Amino acid sequence: MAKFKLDEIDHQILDMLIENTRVPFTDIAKSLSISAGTIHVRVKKMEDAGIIKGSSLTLDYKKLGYSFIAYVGIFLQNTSQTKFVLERINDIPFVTVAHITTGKFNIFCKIRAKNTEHAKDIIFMLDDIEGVYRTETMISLEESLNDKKRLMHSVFKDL
Amino acid sequence: MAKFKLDEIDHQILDMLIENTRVPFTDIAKSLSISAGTIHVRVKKMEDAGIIKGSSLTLDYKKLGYSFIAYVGIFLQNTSQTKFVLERINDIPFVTVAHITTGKFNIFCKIRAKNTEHAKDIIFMLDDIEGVYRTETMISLEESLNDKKRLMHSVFKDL
DNA sequence: GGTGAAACTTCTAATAA
DNA sequence: TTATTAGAAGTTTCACC
Repeated sequence: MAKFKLDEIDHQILDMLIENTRVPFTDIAKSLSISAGTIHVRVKKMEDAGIIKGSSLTLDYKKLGYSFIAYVGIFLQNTSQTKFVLERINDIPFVTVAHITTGKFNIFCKIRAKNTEHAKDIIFMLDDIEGVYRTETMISLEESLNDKKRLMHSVFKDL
Repeated sequence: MAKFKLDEIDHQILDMLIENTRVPFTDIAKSLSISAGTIHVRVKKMEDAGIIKGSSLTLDYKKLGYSFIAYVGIFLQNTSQTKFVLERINDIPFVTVAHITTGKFNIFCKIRAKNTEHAKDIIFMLDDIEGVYRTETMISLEESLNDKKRLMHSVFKDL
């Protein structure tokens, strides 16, 4: 995978868009003392290069009634079942991320649920997948960081 | 935390915005056969209620040179150190999310690094935090889901 | 609540530098 | 690569359903 070179202006454009994707290009332009047309061209270039894959809303899940987060480690009976199990996991709503991992677990995923009852249902669904030997759950008591802030302060600055 | 009631129109507006935050309100309006003004009012209401906390770009980290993802479980010498350690973790760039968890680990975090060398540096930093007894790393070989898609298909539909 | 149209702001693509 | 500009497009407000 090719590494794309961004200059300082690109970084600053990304910083502003990461903060708020609907910020007018004219605001970015003013802030960087270049024209809005240039912002447009640069953003388009980053989109075309695939650096910017898209945009999404940040929602308050607690307010939406989903305040339960847990990580579930999955042990398989046999690693050859990884792909199959992963596909089944993909079918389960509320599993928000899944990884094939080295180390203790074969598969590792994050779930977001309404409450413990709801989480139990989800975990039982995971347990019931053919090929899953057992699972191990870690309940999040508090989430303390988020990707968004990190993006600006670290990911881009030294590329 | 109050649970906010969204109707079907709100859900559909969110679905479209989650897919692409810069989709014109006029497009949403056409698609739902209501006026753009109404879209505007409803989005504003959801913003004011805090349901919509913000928006962010989805970037291709691999293209940016950050293709390494790992989860690190942290064992503390004493749980009373949780807050202190969490604060130190917050200072470490490339740790993208951290949770206080029940179960095996006291703290659980996700890191995003350039490569294994870089990841090693980050993990050593975590190990060096005062109060950290030891860490356990799970390297992601493949990330197979993402929050974004999940949001639409599951989180909202039954609220 | 929602609408539709007016007033205002922003985007975009082409041209020029 | 960047700036300018003008027409197209989108947003916001508001009087009225």
